[in-house]
Amino acid sequence: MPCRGHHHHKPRSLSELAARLRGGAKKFTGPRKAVLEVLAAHPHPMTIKDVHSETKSECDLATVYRALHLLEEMELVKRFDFGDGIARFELLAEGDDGHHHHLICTECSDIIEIEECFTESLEEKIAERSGFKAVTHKLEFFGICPDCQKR
Amino acid sequence: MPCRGHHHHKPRSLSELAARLRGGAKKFTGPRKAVLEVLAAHPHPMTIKDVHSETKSECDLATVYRALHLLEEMELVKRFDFGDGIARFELLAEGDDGHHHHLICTECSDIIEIEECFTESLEEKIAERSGFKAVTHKLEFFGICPDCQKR
DNA sequence: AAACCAAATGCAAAACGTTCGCAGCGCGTT
DNA sequence: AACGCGCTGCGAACGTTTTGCATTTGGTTT
Repeated sequence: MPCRGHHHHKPRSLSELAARLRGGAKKFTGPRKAVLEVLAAHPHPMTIKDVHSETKSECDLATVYRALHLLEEMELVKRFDFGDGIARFELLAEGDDGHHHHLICTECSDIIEIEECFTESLEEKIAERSGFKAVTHKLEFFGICPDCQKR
Repeated sequence: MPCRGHHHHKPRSLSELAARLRGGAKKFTGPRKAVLEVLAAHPHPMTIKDVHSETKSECDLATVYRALHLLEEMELVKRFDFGDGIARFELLAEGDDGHHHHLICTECSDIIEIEECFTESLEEKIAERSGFKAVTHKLEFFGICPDCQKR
């Protein structure tokens, strides 16, 4: 599988995540621990529903929403949008801004990470031509994975 | 390889759109006419709510949803997703597959169309490496427009 | 032109992901 | 151990989108 991920970044330990929260005057609670553990165990963007059920529903769904919202603000997780109206989250490694893209199978939702970002220099060009500032982008790829092609 | 902007494509007339519908065993009804007229009058992706209010609410909101869904299936309109959970639709011109991208102001939602598609050759590369087939992509740019920078 | 039928509409209700208000619980501190 | 604020769970509400169903309407046939 050509998913190489971003292993140039060191993943954060749970205790470091706890320290990060406490450093931000936030509490390291049971639900937040559960959410972080689930995210740490999954290398790909997860839906909130999946995070919730992976915690064995130890905590409320609304709490998972709030936890992920907080973690996003603290830049410990990154939100991805695959265009289906369902938010997905990935735990960020140390020093990773989370800017990367995915290749998603439209049949089975299998996800492969794409490490290159091809459009960085283009942001400058677009900013220059349009007069826009702080230009960013969202880019995701879609296709049919080898397994689904056989079916 | 940059893709051609869509203003090189001839826009469809209402009567041609009517013929297209009828050719697909679909009816050219009042609501569908209203929706098509609204879309034809706006060069940028429109939310369903906006389409609905521009028709002066002559037809039901649910009907606008159904009309746009049908038109999307018939490839007469294209759906865009700006990551805010609200679908946007653009009328396609003749021979236009609608593949292009946008630069969206995160403050005022002003939209600029980007004509080049920078990632076409990359789809091939990605398909080759991953074994995926029928690889497409979604790409949108975000930034702050000149007007909003002044505020 | 009238009748016909499937397709399309309006309306209301529901489904969906997500957010919020609030009473009470628990983490980190004193 | 006790305190206080932040956090949680629960239910209700939100906004977008979908759906069920009785009624209407477009396109076709008599």
